[in-house]
Amino acid sequence: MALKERISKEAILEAAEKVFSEKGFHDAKMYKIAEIANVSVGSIYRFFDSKEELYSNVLKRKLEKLEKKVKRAVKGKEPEEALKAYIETATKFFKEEERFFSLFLKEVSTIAEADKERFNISKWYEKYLKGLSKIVERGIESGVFKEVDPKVAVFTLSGAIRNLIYAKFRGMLKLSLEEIKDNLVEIVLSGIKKEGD
Amino acid sequence: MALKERISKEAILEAAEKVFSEKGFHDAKMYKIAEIANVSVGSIYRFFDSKEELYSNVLKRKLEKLEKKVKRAVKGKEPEEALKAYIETATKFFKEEERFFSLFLKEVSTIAEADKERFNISKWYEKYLKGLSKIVERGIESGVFKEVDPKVAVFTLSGAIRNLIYAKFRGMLKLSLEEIKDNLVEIVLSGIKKEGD
Amino acid sequence: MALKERISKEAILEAAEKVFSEKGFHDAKMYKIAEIANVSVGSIYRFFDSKEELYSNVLKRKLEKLEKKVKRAVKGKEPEEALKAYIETATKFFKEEERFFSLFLKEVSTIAEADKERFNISKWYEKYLKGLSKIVERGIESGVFKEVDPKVAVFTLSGAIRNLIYAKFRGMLKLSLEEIKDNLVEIVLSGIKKEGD
Amino acid sequence: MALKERISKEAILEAAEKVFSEKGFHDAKMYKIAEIANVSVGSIYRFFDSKEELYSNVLKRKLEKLEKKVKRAVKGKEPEEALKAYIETATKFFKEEERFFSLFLKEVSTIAEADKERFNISKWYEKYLKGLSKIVERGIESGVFKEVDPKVAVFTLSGAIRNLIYAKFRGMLKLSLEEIKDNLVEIVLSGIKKEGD
DNA sequence: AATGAATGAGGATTCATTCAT
DNA sequence: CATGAATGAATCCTCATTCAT
Repeated sequence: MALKERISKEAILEAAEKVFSEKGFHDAKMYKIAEIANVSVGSIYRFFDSKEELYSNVLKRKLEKLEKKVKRAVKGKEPEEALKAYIETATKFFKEEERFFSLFLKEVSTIAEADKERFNISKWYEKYLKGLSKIVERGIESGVFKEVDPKVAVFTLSGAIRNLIYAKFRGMLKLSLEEIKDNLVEIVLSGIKKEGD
Repeated sequence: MALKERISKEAILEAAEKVFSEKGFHDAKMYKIAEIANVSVGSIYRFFDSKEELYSNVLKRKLEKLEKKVKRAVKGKEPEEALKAYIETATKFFKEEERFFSLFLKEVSTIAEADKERFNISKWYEKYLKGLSKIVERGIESGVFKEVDPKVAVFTLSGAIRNLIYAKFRGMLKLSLEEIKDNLVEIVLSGIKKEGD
Repeated sequence: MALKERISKEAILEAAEKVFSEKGFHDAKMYKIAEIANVSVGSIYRFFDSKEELYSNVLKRKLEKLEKKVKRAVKGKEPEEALKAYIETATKFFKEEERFFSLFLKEVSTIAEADKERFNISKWYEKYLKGLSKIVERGIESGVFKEVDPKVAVFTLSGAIRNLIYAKFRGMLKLSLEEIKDNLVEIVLSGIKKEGD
Repeated sequence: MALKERISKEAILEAAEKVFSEKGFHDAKMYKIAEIANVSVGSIYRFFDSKEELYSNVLKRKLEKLEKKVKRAVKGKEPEEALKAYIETATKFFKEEERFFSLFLKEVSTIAEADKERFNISKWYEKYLKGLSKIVERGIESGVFKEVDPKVAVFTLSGAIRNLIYAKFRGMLKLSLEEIKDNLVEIVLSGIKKEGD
């Protein structure tokens, strides 16, 4: 039972990701998700209270995947290398998950303001970036980085990546992802590093 | 007559901005916009073909306002100062237009993909950033800036600003807007500038 | 003025006939009629109280045309020849006015029941058929026709013509209009005529 | 389940017939039909894709009823008697279904041209009349009827009946239905029969 | 008289959610 | 637990008509 349950839930999340990615939040139909997941509509509601909660869970699942990848990539590295690794990992992740990426861009807006708190997406984002800012803090402590605000540094990086990927997908940037990444490292990392290093 | 028309259209856009900002695209009701604009529902449709087109026009209007401000701020300045001015202006603008800001974040996702092309929001964005990248190009030519890709630099800046403001509004950043701006300048500008300058 | 008025009214009726014929009552737009008639929407309302009244007037105008043709064709003829002439004229008329014909078929149904009385289309129809039944009465009196009810005879003929034309236009009848007419004469006229004649 | 479904569908058709007959297509409201059928509005859409399809189904159902009655009445009879039986049955049917009758008159026009094909009302009509024309054909073969076109004969009859009933209901004919029927038989049947028989 | 901008009532339809089986 | 039929609230947009100019 518990296994069967987990399988169903997984199937639902899988199907939901597919449908939300293809149709966007509003045009995704619950019955279509149920159909693809091979369960009844009612069963979705055993696991998720509402369409919005389902949506939020799809999102969370993806974000946690990114988080895990970034953590692994960063682990044990010196601040500078860690930041490079973060940039590389996040960039690659968005590239790999193009379908998901449009979903991510949409997240901020589709769900009614009130529900967003409930879903704690921004809570997750805060925690995730706090982790990253630790890297910057360490860099400052060890004298490799300038005395910039670590959080600002990290929000800058995160916003830059997001925007660059967005631009790349919209065809506004002709550079390869590799080149974009290198440029970003050049700009932001050397901006953070102490001069003369 | 033409005057009266313009007044109505203006009132509709004003009302729409208010309602869209408060409720988001989906929960904004046309009859509410009409009510606030002091016109009939039918009159909205004399000026805008659909709710989506109205929404898009509200957005465009705002973006053009930002564009105008940035252009003015940047005019006649040396690349470095121009970039600082851009950061300052954009940051202040988003601060002033908090209500609009959430709207801006929503843009990317709410409007159906098909209409987005029609409304050319991303076209506008491209053009706007192309203007900014000119500044970076000039800086590179004059030897003040490093040989980074100008577009990447500008998408980085734009994304950073957007993300920082988002974080600030979400309460993830305790720093004042002034401090955020200064940190951003420190990070990105010194990242772009040639070392040793 | 009076002349100009008449010209406008005529233009409106002309335009209305065109639009109603092409679009049917519901999909015909008043502004389209005004546009084609080269007058303002308001002007239509100087001549016709409502869309329905306009519609009814278009219809009446057509029907009066038919009536005039039939009267002329029938005039001075002996009953049998008169009835033949009626059949011929009505059939030809419907053929000529194919565009109008669909309009005629629609008449009965499109206008709300309540308004139909106001338009007196059926009043007109009654009067028209009463005229035709006079022919049959005369035929009975002169001993050429059997003692059938003249009205029934005439409603039969009228319904038959309408239905045959309908069938012809729907492609349910391959015969030429001429052949259809001859068959109808054979069937109904010999059915009315006294045997042995 | 299937039973309950059939009951609901039946109730909807019943309610729709009532409302359409009373109000006409346009003034019939879906919520009213749902209310009378004791189902939710949404349930109507489980069975019928649109208001127009519902309308068309009401119509079809009625026409099939007529067809069945006529077939039964005609079965095994000699051509002349069969035609009499047809006239009698159709006339009686329209009398009985006065409420439906106005609906039938409306059919031709209310439904959008495009949908009509989909609903095959005219296809049905063609098939129905083809069946009747078989009777005439048999009569011709057996030498009882004149060599008239069977289809023309049948369209004549059908149109005559429809028009006579229409006239009767509009109060244009004072004769009883029985008398009308007898007159029609006299006119059309003797028009079809070989003289001297 | 003519205009045509403004009005605003009105209803089909969708689909997330529920709950009887 | 699972099902999926039934629910019904909720809203954009149209266009005949009006009336100030």
